[in-house]
Amino acid sequence: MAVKKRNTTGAAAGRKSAAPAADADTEQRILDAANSVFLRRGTAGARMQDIAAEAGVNHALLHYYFRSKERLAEAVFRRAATRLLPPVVAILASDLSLEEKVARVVHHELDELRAAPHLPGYLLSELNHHPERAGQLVQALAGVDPERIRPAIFGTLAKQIDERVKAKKMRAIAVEQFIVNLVSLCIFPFAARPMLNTMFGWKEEEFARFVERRRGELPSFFLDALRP
Amino acid sequence: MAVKKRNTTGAAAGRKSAAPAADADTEQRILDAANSVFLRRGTAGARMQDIAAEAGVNHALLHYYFRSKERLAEAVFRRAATRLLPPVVAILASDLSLEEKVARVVHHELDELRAAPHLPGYLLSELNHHPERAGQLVQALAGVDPERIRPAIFGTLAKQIDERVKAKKMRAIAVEQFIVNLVSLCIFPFAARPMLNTMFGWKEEEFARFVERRRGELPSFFLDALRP
DNA sequence: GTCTATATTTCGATAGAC
DNA sequence: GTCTATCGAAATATAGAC
Repeated sequence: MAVKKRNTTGAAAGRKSAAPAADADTEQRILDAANSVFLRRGTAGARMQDIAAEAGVNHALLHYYFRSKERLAEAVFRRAATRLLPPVVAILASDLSLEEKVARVVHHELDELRAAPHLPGYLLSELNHHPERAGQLVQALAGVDPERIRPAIFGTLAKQIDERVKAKKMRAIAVEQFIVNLVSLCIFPFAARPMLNTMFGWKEEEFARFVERRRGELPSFFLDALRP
Repeated sequence: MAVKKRNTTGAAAGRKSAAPAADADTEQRILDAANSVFLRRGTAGARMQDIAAEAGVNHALLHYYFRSKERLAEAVFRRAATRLLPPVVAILASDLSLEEKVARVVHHELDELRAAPHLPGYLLSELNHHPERAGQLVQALAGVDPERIRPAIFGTLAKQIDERVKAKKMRAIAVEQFIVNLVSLCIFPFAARPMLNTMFGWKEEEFARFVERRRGELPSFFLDALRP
């Protein structure tokens, strides 16, 4: 079934010049527009017409390049899923020191999120509505490094934590709790941005200042949170 | 425009017995069903038909009681918005000790969220898609205690934090960062539940154990996170 | 108040000319 | 590859009988 008109993943095979006034590659423009609209409105709330408008193309073209809304949504989700977690896992599984790992995770996440503030809200929302898609997160994770991750996380990282706990006479903590705490402190403020702006009566500028300050304070706050 | 058929907020004025086999109040059953469906599927993804089915009534009745999907969605959002943040603000603005405040917030949130795991995902999602609705959060907050909150938070709570910081020679921290950290650590794991289950290969039971352990460890983790 | 039947709208998807 | 025109399938909403 499904006479595939075109390959979604691969770009056009032999495209030369042609396209009258299409400054950028059309497929890419559509994908970018889709990314923007889906992230802002969510998959169910997004309209193909809006995506077409934002891409500056006729909405029939969306179906020409990506067969259906469903497939377009998958493409966007895949792209989004690879941006937040996999880098964190990669850093935590590396052979850096614990302090360096934490610092890098914080800085990387806060940079990424400042550039794409809707990302966490979108991801969390999609995963809540369609838990099936969580599988694609695993695939994205696997892309980091096949089967060396689990031992690196539950072995090396766990050991680093234990060592710090002993050295500083802190309270013991499980790796899972450690990771969840770290990720929570980075991501949640962005997912809850509209809520915080309301709660504290902030404008966007004040939220930005809040994040800037946070970038400096979070690593030490987090690292020192483990003592009796 | 808009011949209002019925008052959404107030229940039926003089309803006696009548309804043949309607065990519970119909309007309430609809609202409960709407709550369930909207929280699971999101506002845009929810279907009126599904809500009617779950409430065990004809879908025409949804429009009889609540004029439109939009209004029903607002009612659900209002209810949801009052469950997470206002209690936290109330606790933080009370005259308890700092330690007691933290302990109560953690326990209250984790209890509430264990009972309604979809709540954070729904709220964050809606607020990201419709930032206008954030206003209703403020109204919900105001319900806690009119205009005594801001001084209580930025005065009393700030002082408590400073005192602890001095007494234990910790690093200084702003009230806003303190609150965001606390709320992040409580709420995020639930918003990210499908993600965590995937990342760690958990089933629901293991997530529950994770939360149970967290309930015990979080207060001290958090309180001890402020030292040089 | 509750149902059946139907109207109305919106939106995804396709056919076919250029 | 891109457009115009249109189809067809939901999904929301209403009319009217009971």
